[in-house]
Amino acid sequence: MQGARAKSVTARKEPEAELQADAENLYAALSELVRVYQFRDRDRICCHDVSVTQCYALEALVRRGPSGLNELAADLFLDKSTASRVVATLERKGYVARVAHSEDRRAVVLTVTAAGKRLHDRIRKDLVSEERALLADFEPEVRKAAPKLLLRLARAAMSRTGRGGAAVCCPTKPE
Amino acid sequence: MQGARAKSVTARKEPEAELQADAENLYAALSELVRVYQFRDRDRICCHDVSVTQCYALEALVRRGPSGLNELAADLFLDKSTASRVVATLERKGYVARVAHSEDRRAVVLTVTAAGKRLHDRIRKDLVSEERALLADFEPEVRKAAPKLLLRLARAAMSRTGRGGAAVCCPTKPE
DNA sequence: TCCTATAGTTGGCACTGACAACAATGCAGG
DNA sequence: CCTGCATTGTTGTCAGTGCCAACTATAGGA
Repeated sequence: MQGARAKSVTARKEPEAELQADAENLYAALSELVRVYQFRDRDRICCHDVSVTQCYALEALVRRGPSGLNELAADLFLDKSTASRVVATLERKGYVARVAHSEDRRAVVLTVTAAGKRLHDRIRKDLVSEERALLADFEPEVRKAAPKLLLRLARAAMSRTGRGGAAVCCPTKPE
Repeated sequence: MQGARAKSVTARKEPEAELQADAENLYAALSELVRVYQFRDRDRICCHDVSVTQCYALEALVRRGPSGLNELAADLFLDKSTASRVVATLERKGYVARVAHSEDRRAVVLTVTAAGKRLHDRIRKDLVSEERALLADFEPEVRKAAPKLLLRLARAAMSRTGRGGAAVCCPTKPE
């Protein structure tokens, strides 16, 4: 599966080298994309009274429905303390409500308020229309295929890095 | 461009509605992908002694060669003050050098040190091998096509949101 | 020379994100 | 019942991000 490098056959394209080249291209493209979108998000979300992280949290709560803090933190790949503070800010701004859990008195139940839902919808509409304008230049087949591919990449990455692999850090020794 | 919703013809698929659906799918997929990759980056870069932003800056300097601070800031879509501080940290850690510009005494020239280059290569190798493992499950055509598509999306987004469009904020009124 | 533009730095603020310590419960076992 | 351990969230602390605004120093033109 992973041997055969070194001398190499050189004549025909070796699948190994091909895969490596593809991986490098993918790396470059993904870096670019993520960086551009991070910026775009900062830019387009901030002016709606919430930060990017806050918006992610809001989106997650809308998507998930009422949730506990730990669930939310896991969904966002954040430490629970960070999640707690993000929620605190959203609560202060009136977009999320924290109510005590009826059975487990340790737990809280996070819900999106009406204002929160409105904000979420507004931001979503905004970003979707952005994509829409962008897609207008794309061929219909590509427009259809793009989301599938992106999701597949995201899923693959998630199952490797995310909860799946577990052991996360330092495949290469740090200095 | 944006009318015709409500009653709609229903019979044949209208291109407008199709485009809208595609845009929504793309939005969802991109959100997911960006979120997962942000997390993965936090996770895989942090253990190399630099933060994600610092790593982006290092990568940009390697890519660009010696640059001024404003150039770097623009490349990273950051305010120059932020860039200045990021560079300060990288300098403290010994990965970047700030030297005075020979002709313009206001300017600095940022260069990557040998240690910085080594760190960059190590991180890059790490992330590329991550992509590689991930790509192993993909069909060869998809592996080839993915980077092209991602880059195209990134470019499109950049030219709209980025320097191109300029006017950035609030297409929808804030609350 | 004086005025304006440009390159960077610094102060200040709010927020992010991680880790550690902690309070308040829940949930057994004895 | 009571003790010990696990779990849910919150808070303290620290480093870093990111923006705006103010500032210094220099460049460059009128």
